[in-house]
Amino acid sequence: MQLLEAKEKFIQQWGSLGSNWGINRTMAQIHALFLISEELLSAEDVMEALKISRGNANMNIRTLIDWGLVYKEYQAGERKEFFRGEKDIWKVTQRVMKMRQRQELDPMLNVLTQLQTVKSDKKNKEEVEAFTKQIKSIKSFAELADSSLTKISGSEENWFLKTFMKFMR
Amino acid sequence: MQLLEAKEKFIQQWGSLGSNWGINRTMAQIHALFLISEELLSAEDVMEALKISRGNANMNIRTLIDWGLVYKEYQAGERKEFFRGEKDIWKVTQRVMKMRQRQELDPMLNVLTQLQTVKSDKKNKEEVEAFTKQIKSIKSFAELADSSLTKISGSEENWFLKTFMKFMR
DNA sequence: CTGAACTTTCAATAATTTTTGAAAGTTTAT
DNA sequence: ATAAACTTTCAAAAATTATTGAAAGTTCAG
Repeated sequence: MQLLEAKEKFIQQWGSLGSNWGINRTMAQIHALFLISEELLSAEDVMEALKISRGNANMNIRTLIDWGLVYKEYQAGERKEFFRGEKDIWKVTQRVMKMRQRQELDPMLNVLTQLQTVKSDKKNKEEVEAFTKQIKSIKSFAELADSSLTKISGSEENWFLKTFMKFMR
Repeated sequence: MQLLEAKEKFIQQWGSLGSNWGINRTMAQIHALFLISEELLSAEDVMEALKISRGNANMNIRTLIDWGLVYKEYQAGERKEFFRGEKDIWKVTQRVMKMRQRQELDPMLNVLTQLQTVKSDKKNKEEVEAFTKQIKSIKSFAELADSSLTKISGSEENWFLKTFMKFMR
C-alpha cells in the first residue's frame, strides 16, 4: 500500500469510528489528519486535505481545541494560525472520556437523583417501590462509572497501564 | 414528582444518552421503557406508550433482541408476542460493550493491521517511518482495549466489582 | 486610521438518518 | 384450505444533522 492511500484509509476509518462516539464525521477526520501529520497545519491546509469549506474547517477545529485534542500554535513570521494535534493516544482517550462524562453522564446522574424523589400513594405503592429500586440500582452503577472516569482522566498512563495489567491478569 | 412524570423523564433521558452511544433515540427509549416495566409488553404496548408506528416499534424491538437487551417471551393463551427487558444494568453494559467492540473496534483493528504494510521508498522513507510508528502506537492501544473488553464482557459482575474496586483504590 | 489578511458566524442548502404506514408475509385455529 | 391475528418489509416522507459560502468581524502592519 502507498503512503497516500494509507493516510486516506486511516482518515476514513477514524471518521467512521468517531461518528459512533459523539464526534461528527468531519471533526473526527480532521482529528485523524492531525494524528498522522508531523507538521503544523493551517485551517487552509485542512480545507484542502479534506476538501471541506472554510466554515466547516473552522468550526470543527474550534471544537477539537475545546476538547483538548488540537492546539493552536504560532509560526514565527506568519500571520495565519497554525495547529498541531495531540499525538498521544492515551491523552486523546482521556480527553474524550472527560468530555463525554460531562456531556452525558453528569446530566444522567442529575436526572436519576431527581427521579428518586417520586411520591407514592396508597394506590400505587408497589409500583413506585419497584421503580425507585430500579432507579437506585442504575444510579449506583452510574456513580461507579463517574468516579472511575474521574480517577482515570486524572491519571498518568503509566499508573493506568500498570494497574490495569494487574487488573486484567 | 408523580410516577408517570418520572417515567416519562427517565425515558427521555435514556433516549438522549443512547443517541450518543450508537443507539438511536427511539431504540433507547424502548429500552428505557422495558427497564422500568415490571410486566411483559407487546409491540402494541410499546407503540402506544411511546406513540410510534408499528414498523418503527417492530424494527427497534428486533434490534434490541439482537443486542441481547430484550427477550421474546410467550404468554400462555396469547397469540401475540410479548417481550421483557434485561433489567440487570451490569449485563446491559456488557452487551452494549460487546456490540460496539464488534461494530467499531474490530473493523478499526483490521484497518490498522493493513496500514502497517505501507511501502516506503527512498523519497519518503522518514515520512513512512513516522506514519508507521504512529499507527503502531494506535494499534497497541486498540489491542489493549480489545482484550480488556473481551475479558470484561465475559466476566461476572462480582468479579468485576471486586477487582475494579481494588483497581480504583 | 486604512486596508489586507485572516477568522468567525449563520442562514440557506444538502446529506443523512429516522419514521411512517400500507402492503406483503407468516402463523395458527378451525 | 381459509381467514383472522399477528409480524415484517420497504419506499416514500419527515426530521435531524452537517455543510457551504458569502458576509461580518477581527487583527495588525504600514
